[in-house]
Amino acid sequence: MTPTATERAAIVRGTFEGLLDTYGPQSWWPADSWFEMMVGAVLTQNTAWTNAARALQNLKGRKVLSPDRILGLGPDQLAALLRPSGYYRLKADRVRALSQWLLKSGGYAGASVLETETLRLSLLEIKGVGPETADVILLYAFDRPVFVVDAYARRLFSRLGVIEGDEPYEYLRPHFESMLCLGPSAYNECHALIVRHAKEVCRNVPLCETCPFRRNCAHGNRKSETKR
DNA sequence: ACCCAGGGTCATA
DNA sequence: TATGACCATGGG
Repeated sequence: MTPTATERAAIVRGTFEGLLDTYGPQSWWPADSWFEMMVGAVLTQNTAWTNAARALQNLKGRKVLSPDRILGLGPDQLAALLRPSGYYRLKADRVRALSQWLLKSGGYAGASVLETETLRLSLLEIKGVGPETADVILLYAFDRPVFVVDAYARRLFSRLGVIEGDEPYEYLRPHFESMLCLGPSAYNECHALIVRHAKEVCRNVPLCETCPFRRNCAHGNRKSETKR
């Protein structure tokens, strides 16, 4: 019942192959610039993307989607623009901190020079940037080979018996990376596909054990047995 | 009237 | 190390 290490790795790889087969390449992140990508990563924290996208549109409409323009805004002004994304006062601080980080790092080009682990530690110093947000930025803004451990990955792979699900983030990331051993573009698809899948699958329904990455299989119609 | 979303910080034990 | 409170809007 409990898969061996080799079997777990095969399950993980097979799952992403299936997701790619089902949905096709996602080619993330949806953004027009590196800065928009990074701001979006903060705004979507524990928040539906549609809400984060509204806040991004507000910033674009005001043409303040750059570090210096963000810092030129008053605290209340910025918070007002971010309101649709929720936690707006909190996120105003975080977007400001991100902007200041970019300035002190010499912009995108300056940060790009750093080694991945060094860059990661630097990102984690930003107030409001935790492990997942740092990894998302590393992957989608700086094109570094990183596996992003999000809530969906925890749910899906704990459901498949690959992990428990409550392990620390810093344990799971290298754990998945050692099973996958992929490059930036492949990890790009991994996270994008798993999020895409979560949107497609009916919420409040547990992911199916045998067919976790397809909709319209038997699990989609089951009402009970939602426990565990 | 709930539940949840592409998390993170801080206080407490 | 590990919980719990808190942050807040919008859609189902």
